[in-house]
Amino acid sequence: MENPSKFNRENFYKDVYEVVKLIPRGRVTNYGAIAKYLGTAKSSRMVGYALNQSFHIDIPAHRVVNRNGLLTGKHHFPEEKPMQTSLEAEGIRVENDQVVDFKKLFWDPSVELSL
DNA sequence: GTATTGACCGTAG
DNA sequence: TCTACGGCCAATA
Repeated sequence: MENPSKFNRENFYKDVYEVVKLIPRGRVTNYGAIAKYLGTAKSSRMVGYALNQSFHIDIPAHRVVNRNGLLTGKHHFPEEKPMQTSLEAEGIRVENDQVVDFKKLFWDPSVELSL
């Protein structure tokens, strides 16, 4: 009852990973959407922070980009598997570290999972 | 316990 | 249209 409006940090991280893993192949989302879905839209930075720890976990973090569709976190990915390569492997076109038709490929958990 | 940083987002000039 | 600044939360030093 201490946190009625938002989840505990442990659940927060876990939920972030869950949502990221729920992202359909060939789709992408942004930090704000996930944060909003978790109820912490204002803490969208925390989503990125959680994902920073997620690179050591088995989740398609490469499907998560910023609101500009820019692969801001690609520098945090291992050089052997760049973010762009992973995205292109799923049919997502990436140009200049930016997702093409990001607006069309955008996947909002607060909407898709809310149906 | 305080200060700084961070895979961000939104608004204002 | 582009640039600059603030906010908000958590982790790390």
